Amino acid sequence: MELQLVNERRRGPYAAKRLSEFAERCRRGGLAVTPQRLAIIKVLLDSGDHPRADAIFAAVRLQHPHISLATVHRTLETLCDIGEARKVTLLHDVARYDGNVEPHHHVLCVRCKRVHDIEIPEVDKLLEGTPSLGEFSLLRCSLEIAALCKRCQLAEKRRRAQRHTT
Amino acid sequence: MELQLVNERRRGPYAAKRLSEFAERCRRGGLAVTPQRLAIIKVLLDSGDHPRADAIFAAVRLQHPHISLATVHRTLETLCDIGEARKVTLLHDVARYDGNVEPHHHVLCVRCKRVHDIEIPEVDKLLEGTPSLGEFSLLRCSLEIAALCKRCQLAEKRRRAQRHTT
DNA sequence: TAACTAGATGGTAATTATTATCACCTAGGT
DNA sequence: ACCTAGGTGATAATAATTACCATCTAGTTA
Repeated sequence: MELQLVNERRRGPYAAKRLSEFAERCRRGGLAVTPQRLAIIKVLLDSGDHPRADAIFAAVRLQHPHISLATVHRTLETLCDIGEARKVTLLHDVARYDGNVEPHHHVLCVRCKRVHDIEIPEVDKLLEGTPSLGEFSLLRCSLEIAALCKRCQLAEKRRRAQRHTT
Repeated sequence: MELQLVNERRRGPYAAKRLSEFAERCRRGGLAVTPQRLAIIKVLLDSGDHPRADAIFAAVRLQHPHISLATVHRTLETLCDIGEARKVTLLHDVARYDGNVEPHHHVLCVRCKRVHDIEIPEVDKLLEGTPSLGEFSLLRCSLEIAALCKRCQLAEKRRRAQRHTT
């Protein structure tokens, strides 16, 4: 089992490549390429620390003193929609609790956010023999599986059909 | 690779067992066994839906009309501290973004919440050949490894030493 | 069993992240 | 050089969580 921290040095070239393709990808996604969006993706690609919206806002402000915090929130959301960014967790909006304290994992519907427990014994064994990694002492782990539940799949289908008739 | 949803029927006996040990465990953790705490753990153990604090509040209110929402929040936090409950994700408090859209995973310090990317090729392969599970169509997955970073370990040690001298 | 006290609770105010709204602006097509 | 769908800025509104503090009580001690 190989666990290894992602090498920081690799980010430079990766960011450069992503940035060079960004305009093209925006257009493909039907999005305008605005200076604000460019500034935001640039800051995000340069960050290795999984920043929050307010940190990105602060960094972008240095170059674009007039940018609004709302724009930063909206843009980050948009970037996730077109696959140019991701959230560290999809369940960031409210605390959700689980009475089951046995090792287990979660499937969650990306739309309605329903969560279901799931067992994956292999993953539970993942940390065995790896007490630490770099500066981190590992404690436990939990896999978050993004999914679409049947109900939301149907709702989406219906919505799409609707759009075609009108 | 076995993936399987946790069977709902198993919850009954599990909840009963946990509840019967609850008072004992509270005392071991130095906590008073209050009617509010009992009511909250009971609701949580009976829930299969990973409830939010407000849902637990609503359910508990049916039996304890005077309980406060603040108590529910505090108690859930406390239950997590003594290991009687867990959060579905430790990163629920703010949205955190990641410019790296390649499949990868995250180690995070449970105290300072710093996050670092990590690669685990085995986990990336986990969903291959399992397009769906029960009512969920699986999309992607991400492992969250809870850890303690060196800085926070030291801070904790210092704090403990402090406590012994005073 | 009665009295004591550290810790728990209820009620509410404060804080903080995020979303909604809307008038104005601009990217990208014509 | 226009036109317009969509983007932005400013600010208000919403919602989750935490802070605060007076009051209460679980669990210990006499």
